[in-house]
Amino acid sequence: MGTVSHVITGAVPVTDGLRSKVEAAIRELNYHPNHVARSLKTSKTRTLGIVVPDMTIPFFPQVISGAEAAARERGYVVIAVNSGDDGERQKELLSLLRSQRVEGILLVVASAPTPQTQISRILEAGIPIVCCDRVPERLRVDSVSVENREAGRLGFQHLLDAGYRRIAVATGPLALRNERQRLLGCREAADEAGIGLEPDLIWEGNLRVEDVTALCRDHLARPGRPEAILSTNGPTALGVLRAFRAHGLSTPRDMGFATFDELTVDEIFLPSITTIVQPSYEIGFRAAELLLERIEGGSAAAEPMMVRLPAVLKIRESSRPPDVLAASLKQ
Amino acid sequence: MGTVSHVITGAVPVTDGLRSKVEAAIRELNYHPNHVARSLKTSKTRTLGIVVPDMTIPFFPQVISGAEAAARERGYVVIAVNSGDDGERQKELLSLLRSQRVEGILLVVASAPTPQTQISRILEAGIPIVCCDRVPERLRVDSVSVENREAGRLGFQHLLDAGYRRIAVATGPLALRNERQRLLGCREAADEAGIGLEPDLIWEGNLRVEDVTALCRDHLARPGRPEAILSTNGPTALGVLRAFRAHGLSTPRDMGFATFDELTVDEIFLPSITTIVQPSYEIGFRAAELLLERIEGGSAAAEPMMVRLPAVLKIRESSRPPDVLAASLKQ
DNA sequence: CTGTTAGCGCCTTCAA
DNA sequence: TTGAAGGCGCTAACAG
Repeated sequence: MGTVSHVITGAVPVTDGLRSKVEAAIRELNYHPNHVARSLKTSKTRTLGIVVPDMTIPFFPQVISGAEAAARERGYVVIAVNSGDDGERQKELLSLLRSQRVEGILLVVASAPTPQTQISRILEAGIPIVCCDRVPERLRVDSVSVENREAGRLGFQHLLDAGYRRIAVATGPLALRNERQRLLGCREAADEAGIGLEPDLIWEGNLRVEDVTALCRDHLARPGRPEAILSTNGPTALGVLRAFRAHGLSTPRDMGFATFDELTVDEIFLPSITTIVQPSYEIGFRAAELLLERIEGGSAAAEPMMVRLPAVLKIRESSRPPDVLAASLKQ
Repeated sequence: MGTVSHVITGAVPVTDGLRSKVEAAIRELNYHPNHVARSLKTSKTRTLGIVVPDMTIPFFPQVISGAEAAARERGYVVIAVNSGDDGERQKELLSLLRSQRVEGILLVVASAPTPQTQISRILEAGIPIVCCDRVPERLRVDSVSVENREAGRLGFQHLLDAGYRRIAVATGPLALRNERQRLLGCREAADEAGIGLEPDLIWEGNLRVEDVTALCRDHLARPGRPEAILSTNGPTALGVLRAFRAHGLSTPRDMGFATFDELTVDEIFLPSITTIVQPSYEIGFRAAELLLERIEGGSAAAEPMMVRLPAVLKIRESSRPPDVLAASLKQ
């Protein structure tokens, strides 16, 4: 009966009497409209896909939550999947999402370089993509991320201002543009301060806490320890802190420290940790909004939007100026 | 052409020549089979839904990851959604998932009591549900969770063994059976030790870190501070630790401490925190396996399965025996 | 082994 | 304002 459809979609007026009769029947029969059939007919699934490398890294659930909120406002659902930061798996998932007929995709690319065609083919098929957080190189695609270079500079400058001079940067894989940009910001700040950034103060790791721990233990065992360390992401921060622990070092007593990304416990950590906070929720929110605009506005055209949000520096104890520290120790 | 279908599904044999021709065409046209149409025809979506209260609580992404892994092994996808721990929203989401024709649902119920009918109606409609982590009362439904009472007892007993006597339990909302069970375990251990668990040592909070912080600050400001605190979940632990900080207390120097759930930083936290670790990934994995069994085995019948996994105690510094501590201070 | 065909449940004309 | 009918893309059953 077409009338039922009219009642449900509300697109065509129906008499009150009939409507309430239909509604009663719906409750009675415990009826749930079949979105599958509807989608087949309308070719609208009102579903967005989001692919993230690893949902157990706290940054990503926040992005997802933001995207979910924006999607919900417009009646869309988000389906979240993990690529495990693996290029092959990512390819499968994108294909899967296409098959599921999601109307748009939020993508945090895997660390392994994503072939351009993988993304551009989807775009050509008319499915909009917005890249979040990690923006692939040399590809005209909408993106939302933090202002990475500025954020790197902000963090490094803060350590400089606190009085540290020999500052190491513990970074994630430099295959990621994000990480390179952050490092670039650090370098700029270092150059401006006239101290430069020596190669042996750039500690490049991956995103596995264990590996980073080992890496930093090595570095810390060598002569010429830095006075402070800036970590450019959350997992790396955990690695650095574990390495501190392994060496019996504590921050800021023995070494200054600051990091990108909240560790969920920064405030209670003793001493609390200075953090460059990315607006993760908002990245997801804005990205989904942009995606929905592309979907509903049908504006696949135009220039790609490149939204860049500022990071915020939360100064806590781990970056306390070393001289202040020394003074307070003397007391 | 039906033959294309044969090639894709592999259900009907096709000559090699034809097959490769079809495959070539698929690549050529950048063709992606429409799962929506397939689902409509077969009434199989190969999709599971999972509803969690809040994906930004680290416990849940781990459960989701486990479920995803199990699902993937059998060619299913998981779509994850947040209820915000809100009963109304949960109802909407369940309805949504039904409309999406997921083949089964993993559910972590919201704190507000979930009406039995909400769940039983779905079951009656032939859509299996497995409850994870939080098991609703008085409802015959499959469930996978940790052995809560045992885990509570384990933690409390550990603090007793360490030599603490006056031990407070900081719990989540006792409306959750989980929390009651954990508390019950604590009480049993306390009773066996002949000290009982006084009402003023039961600090019932909610799952919002800020609120718990305030609650614990209050309690800690009163006379008769406990010698140790056991927290029964992750967010609560953060609240307790913040309250410690607010009072300038440190653990275990001033007070012993142990908690359910890893805080992602337990090992690096100084001092490191004794934790009752739930097998979160495995909870998700086992739950999805069970769900898939129900789906594929069609065994909606039979008794509900109640899988209970053991928690593991990771003893770290925050629960160091007070006398050992005192001794080491004297040195 | 291959090609044809009839729906899956819904929404959208279109005619009544 | 209401009801009837066609077809979305696919698969399963069947005929060739």
